[in-house]
Order: sequence, then structure tokens, then C-alpha cells
Amino acid sequence: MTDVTYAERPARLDRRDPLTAQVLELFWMVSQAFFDNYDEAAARHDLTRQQAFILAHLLSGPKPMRSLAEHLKCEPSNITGLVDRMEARGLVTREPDPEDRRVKNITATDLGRASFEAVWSGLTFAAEPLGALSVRERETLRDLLLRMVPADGPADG
Amino acid sequence: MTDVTYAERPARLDRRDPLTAQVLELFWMVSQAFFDNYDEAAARHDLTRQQAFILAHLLSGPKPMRSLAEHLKCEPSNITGLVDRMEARGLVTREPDPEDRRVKNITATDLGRASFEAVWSGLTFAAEPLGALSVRERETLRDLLLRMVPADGPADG
DNA sequence: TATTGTTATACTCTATAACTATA
DNA sequence: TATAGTTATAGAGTATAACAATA
Repeated sequence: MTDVTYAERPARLDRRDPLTAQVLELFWMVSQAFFDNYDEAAARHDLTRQQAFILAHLLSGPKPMRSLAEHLKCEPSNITGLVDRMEARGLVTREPDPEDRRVKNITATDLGRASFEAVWSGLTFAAEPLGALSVRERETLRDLLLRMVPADGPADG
Repeated sequence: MTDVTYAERPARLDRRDPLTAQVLELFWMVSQAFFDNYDEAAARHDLTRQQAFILAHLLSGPKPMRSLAEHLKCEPSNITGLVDRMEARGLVTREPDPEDRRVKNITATDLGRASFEAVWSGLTFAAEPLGALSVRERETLRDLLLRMVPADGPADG
């Protein structure tokens, strides 16, 4: 697409002030590029986006299935199959919690952790669009993003 | 999550310089929140993310199926079912190109356009994280994002 | 009785491969 | 022969609902 995308369209379909509309559109474009980059990096290590999300969430320690469902914002019933597939590939383990045997604690294996770290390290987004900015500009961007980060989630990923 | 997410983790799993690692992590968190917001807005209008992407792409005019596949970065075979479902709901029309009858031109209907515009207008991302920034800060953010936008895609959406 | 996780079902999105109809 | 789109198939992710085990 050309300039039209973020210069003309928002004015037509957006009642927001032009500056906000433009920032929204630009942020969306860069975010999409980031997500594409993430998916590609995950695919290079035979992981789906959701599998990578789960491994990222498990970096800080074992988590019950319920926690994974909340993190992924999906129904708990889906986690069963998701963990099944990851367990079968040796990316995670599933063990009943000794204090409440209803709960299953999911833990990333060494392979799981290494896989996620390879995905995250493999993001070219850091070298490409971010690399176009100077140190001073990256500091400015960091400070602006700190103001935009949601209080709770989506957290790691 | 707490500060740990973007203060400690990158240093451990990232060989990038700390500033780049931090910006990467922050940008990822905000992007995830944006995507969540987009999915929610689309769901409120009974659209999937991919259906909304397609409608966005069609705002600038009719497009052949092949173009939709490129925009969505998926195999052309998937577009058939995607367009089938959208056509059945009156969101798009599908007509053979008079100049090359192999090509099917997909056009957003009034309902399709209105649906996407409702999704885009319904994004609370503009009011929430973006609203936390002053006009001056949004101008700064805009200028930084302009430097990061990929030359071609992902364009509209 | 409430909660955690599971199963069953149906739908959307995805890649692969074989097919058709045009060119 | 090459290209645009389709069909068939298998797999991943999703929501809903009914269920088992545990609390």
C-alpha cells in the first residue's frame, strides 16, 4: 500500500482527530509486521504462535492449565489438546499438583525453554525496524511505550 | 505481570543490548494488547480477525482472490472457503473479471464496509493507551513509527 | 456444591496436493 | 503450458456443553 493507507483512509472512516487516527493506523501496521515476524520465527522452530505463547508464559515457572487459558484468553477446554501436543513433543510436562490433585501443573522442559528462547532471539524485528532508530530515539520510544503498557497483561509472550 | 517481564527476562535470554531488548519486549506487549483489542472489536460484529483483514483490504476497491491470499500471507486455496463464508453473509460479492475470466474479483458490499468501519471505530486502543499520551507525545510517536513502517505491507487492516 | 480438567462436537483457519477452467 | 481458482484432506485452534475427579 501507499501513503493513502495512513493518510487518507482514517479521515474518511474515523471520527477521531487526525493525529490519533494516524498514530493508530501506523501502530497497527508496525504491530502486524511484528506479529508476522513472530509467527515466522516460531515456525522456523516448528512452533505455532500459541505454543510459543505458552512456552513464554512458562518461563517464570510451572503454571496450572487454568492459568494458561487465562493467558491465552481462550476456553480452558482448549488447553487440554494444546498441552497434549506440546507434551507429546517433549516441550512441556504435566503433573498433578500435590496440594490439590484437581490441578495439573505444566512445566516447560529444557527443550521447551530453549525453543522459545530461540524464537525470541530469532526475531529480526529488533534488527530491522528498530535498528533504524538511534539510541536516543529508542530511549524516547521506550518511555512512550512504558506509558502505554497495560497494567496487567498481556505480559510475556 | 510485573516489571520483571521487561526488566529481567531479556537480559537473561537476549544477547541484544539491554535498551533494544527492553524496547522489543515493550513493543511486543503493547502490540499484543492492540491485537486483543482488534479481535474483541471484530468479535462484537461477528467477524473473525481474518474476515476483518479482508474487508480492510477491500476498502481501496475490488481485489482478485490471489491478492487476498498475498495480503493474508496464506495459501490461495484457503481464500475460497473464507470468501464463501463472507459471501454467504452478504459481506462481499464474487464476480468473474470480464478481461480474464479465470480471475474472480471480490468486492466489499455496503454491509461489509460498514462492518469493518464499525470494527475500526470500535477500537478502544485509541482511547486507552494512546489517550494517555499528550499531543506532543503522539506526534513524537508518529514520527518514530513512520521510521519503522515496512515499505510495502502489511498495509491496511 | 463448586472447581479443575477432560471429552465430544462443530466451526474457522491453515498447508498440501490434485483438479477445472480459462489463457 | 501456465495461471486463477476450486476441491479434498488433514491438522491446529476455537467455543459450547456435558462429564469425571477432587475439593
